Amino acid sequence: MQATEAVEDYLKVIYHLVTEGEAVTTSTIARRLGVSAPSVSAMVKRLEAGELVVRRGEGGLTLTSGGEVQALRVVRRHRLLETFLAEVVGVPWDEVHDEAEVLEHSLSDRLEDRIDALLGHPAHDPHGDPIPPRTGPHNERWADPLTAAPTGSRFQIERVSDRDPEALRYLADIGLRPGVLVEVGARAPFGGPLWITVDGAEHALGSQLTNLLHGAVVTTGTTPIRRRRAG
Amino acid sequence: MQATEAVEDYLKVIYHLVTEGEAVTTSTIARRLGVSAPSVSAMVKRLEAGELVVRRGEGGLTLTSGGEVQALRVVRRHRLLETFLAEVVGVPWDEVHDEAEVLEHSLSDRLEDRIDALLGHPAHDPHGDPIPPRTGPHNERWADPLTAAPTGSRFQIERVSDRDPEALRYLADIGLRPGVLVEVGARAPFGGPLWITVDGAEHALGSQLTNLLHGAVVTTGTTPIRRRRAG
DNA sequence: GCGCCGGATTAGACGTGTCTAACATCAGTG
DNA sequence: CACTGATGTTAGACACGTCTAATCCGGCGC
Repeated sequence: MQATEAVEDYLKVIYHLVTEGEAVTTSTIARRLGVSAPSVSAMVKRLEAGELVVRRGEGGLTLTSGGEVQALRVVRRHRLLETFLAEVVGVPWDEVHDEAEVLEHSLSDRLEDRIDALLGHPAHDPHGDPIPPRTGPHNERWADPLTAAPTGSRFQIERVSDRDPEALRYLADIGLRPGVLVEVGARAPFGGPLWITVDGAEHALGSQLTNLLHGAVVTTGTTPIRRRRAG
Repeated sequence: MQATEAVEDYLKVIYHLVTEGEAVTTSTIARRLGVSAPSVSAMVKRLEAGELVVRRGEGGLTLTSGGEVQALRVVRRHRLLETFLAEVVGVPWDEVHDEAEVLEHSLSDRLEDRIDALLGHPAHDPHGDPIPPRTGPHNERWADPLTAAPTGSRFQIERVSDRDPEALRYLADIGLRPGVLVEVGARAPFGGPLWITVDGAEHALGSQLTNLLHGAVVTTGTTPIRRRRAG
């Protein structure tokens, strides 16, 4: 099956839904891609014919191994481009996602490899998302959300979801980036904000923001671990 | 009119044909783009409806001012990308054209400006082709072909056509790049090769190669002028 | 049980961009 | 003058990707 831009976009969205544990249905795909439900129906039929996805009762769709390979290729190009744009071109944190979104479809294998080498084969993009290897297994693990951290604990941020540029700008402003350590304070009741301390400053984060932050509770005394590049 | 990739490609080819002094006809466009003549007929009809080209008896088509603006935007992105890929990413001379060819359609204005600034607003791409400004007038002057230089003269190369990667590799190997000075030797008769001396070494160039080289005869005694960036 | 509601699909249409086959036109040449 | 060859157009088809409108279906409230 021909890997057009649309096909790549669908596979990528399906991959993300799967790894985020969301239902992979016509409506969730349509919502993510901003297209109508019938468009998704039609495309899914094509993807099934091309043996890139299969129906798996209830939960909805799954990628075949062939489909996953293609999805990972797109995810890899996207995250490599984000890293490249941020580190080499100096594109701000909150802009790299949108730029990579369009460039990812036009990146040749040759240029992909060159950028990968230039960056020293990075393992994570600027938001902390792992960059799949060109071939071989990939572990797309989502760390725990900040909301799961108990009051009084220390929490190290690993990933910051990259979808909302405005939120990203705010988070960057107050110093919330991958690798940063925060102290988890009180949680206001009835869906109220979560108080955290970062860099000695206190902030109240609404659920719209806390949902974007993933990481792990740090057992006391450990020095913050800075993320490093892969070998 | 919607500036799709296809539309951008057609406008770019028409622009190049015009500036190279070639006829802008259905068949020349078809040949350049590698599509059939009826495809060109159909697209030209759409471009006319969108007021991007007009028919101008005999010579064929011309770009309207609106069409030229769009064409120059594509040419600018292409040449900026070539420069960026060569200087920043380290892509070899003969590969930048093909890579830029696909990326040029996905480069946002924002990223274009950022790359332009990062490069210091370059005036020429690695092949010596002038980079159009984002707005305002642009002079796409083609210097004289090497074939026009008289035997015994010294010729400074300004532009090397970028279309043939194999030829580019060979030319780079023997040191023929923009800015380089060559001595024009004897011309073998009946379409035979042209002898030139560059870096003290003599080479016989067939017409396939001499057609790619453009520049100017240098009046004696002048030191070679290195191309520099614009202000 | 009936009706409603949300999700999914089918039906039908459209725009884009391409193709091949057939036809038209025009220049030159025997 | 009629044939040939190049060039260009029209006609008709197809693939892709999208849309809206209509239908279908399964669960739930009354």
